[in-house]
Amino acid sequence: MNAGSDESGISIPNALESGSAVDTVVGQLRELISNANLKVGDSLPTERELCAQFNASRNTVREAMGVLKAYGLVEVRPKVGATITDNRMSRAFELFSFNTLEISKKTFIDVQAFRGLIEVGSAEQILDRLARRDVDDLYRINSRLAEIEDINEASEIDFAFHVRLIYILDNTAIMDVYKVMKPIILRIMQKGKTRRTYMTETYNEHDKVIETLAARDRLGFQYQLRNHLMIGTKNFTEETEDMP
Amino acid sequence: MNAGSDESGISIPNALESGSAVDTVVGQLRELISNANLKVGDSLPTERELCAQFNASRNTVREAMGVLKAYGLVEVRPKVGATITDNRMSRAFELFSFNTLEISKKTFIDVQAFRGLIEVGSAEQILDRLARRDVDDLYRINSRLAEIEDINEASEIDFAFHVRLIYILDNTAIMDVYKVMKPIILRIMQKGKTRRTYMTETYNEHDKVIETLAARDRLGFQYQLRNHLMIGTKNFTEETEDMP
DNA sequence: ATTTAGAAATCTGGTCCAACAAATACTGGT
DNA sequence: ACCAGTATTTGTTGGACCAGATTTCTAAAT
Repeated sequence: MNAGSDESGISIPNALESGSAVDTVVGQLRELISNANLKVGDSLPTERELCAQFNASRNTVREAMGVLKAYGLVEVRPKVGATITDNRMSRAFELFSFNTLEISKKTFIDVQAFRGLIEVGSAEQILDRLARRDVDDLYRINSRLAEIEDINEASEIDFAFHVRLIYILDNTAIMDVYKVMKPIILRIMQKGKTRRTYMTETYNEHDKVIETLAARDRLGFQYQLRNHLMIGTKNFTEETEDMP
Repeated sequence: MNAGSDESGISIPNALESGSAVDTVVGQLRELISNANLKVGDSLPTERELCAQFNASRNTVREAMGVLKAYGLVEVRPKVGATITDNRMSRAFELFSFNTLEISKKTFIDVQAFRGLIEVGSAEQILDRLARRDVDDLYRINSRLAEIEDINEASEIDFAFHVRLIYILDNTAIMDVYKVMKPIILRIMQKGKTRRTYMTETYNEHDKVIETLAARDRLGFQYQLRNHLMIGTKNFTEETEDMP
């Protein structure tokens, strides 16, 4: 009982608004999911049904479905069909576990600059809200850096440290952004570091940050934190070509 | 069988280790990128060359290429072919681009604080990079605020103004974040404003921001911009009755 | 007659092929 | 150096077949 979208002469050539046909089908699929209010676990129409519904070739529908699959929005089992899922978070992580392509230098610099703006720039508000519990937590998190096993664990702890710092701001928008950027930041943290680097240098840098924080030394805090972020940049630029 | 007229012998059914054929091609593409040490900007072989190289159909290669495209690892333009890129961060943000529910007071404050950290906090870098063209563009964008028709158009222009400001930083990470937050920021901008408010107050505030910018008056710029963002907060608290 | 095990028909996604359209790079002539 | 035509490449379509899952039907057993 498809709604009256039968062939009533509506032979709009597939160039609607977006560029390619598969892009439009991707949009139509998202719209379909949204309009039909499909929840996780629900089934999508078969590919051939979608072909008729969207007036597109099966190859186009398949490529569009592949995009949604890559986005972690649908899951398709052979001979059974496609169902709605939500693996976007894990897909976001997979994007950066692609060891085929390193983080580009510009991405690295941009993200570190962004973190600097947030973390260093909010020093005043952090000091305003700082409580004893915050300092304790930071010390506790950082202490775990001394007993790490592998580099992945280390970067997780490093990330947790900075998130705990930002957490003081009680700003949901910033926390959400960090949540999304987590896989990128993790990769960036590992850049040019070894397990030993984490256990010594990173640990000490964090320690100095906490010390200045506990002393409510705003300028010192900003200096130590900025320095901490810059050191990562130095690690990166050492192994790549310079740009003009 | 297919055009196996070339060197036969190796009749390995293309199911090597991964499940589907397109998955294996995705893996082969990753391997190719890794082995050839392809960097951002380099070109990939044409689709038909990849077909021959991987002994796969063009459809399969296209679907595999679509996956890499969805992952933000390659960018393909008609006739020119596929080139390596690194838009993974952008894609990661795109995954979470929906769900614009009602703006609560805390959301408002958080987002405005976030914008303050970015825009006000980056004043130094903005002044470092500032060019005449930037000032001209900002004036031109703001002038459109004087001839708006409805409030949606006004908020779009308002947003464009701030994006143009941030654009000076040439920071992809920040631009991506703004892109994702755009629907929320638009709603925040409209909060407590009328068409007339935009044409007078907002216009004048923007004007002052540009003036201080053109005069390279960093403190004045920061003051005007911070003030501009804060005024929105006042508008919000006046008209809202909170919901539990 | 009811139940149920097995066989057949039908669907569905996965892969491939051939062809055409659109867009642009390349080539040759002036 | 410029212009036009050719050729190559991606984008899109339609069709075909396969292998496995699902459903339906048949027939044997209770």
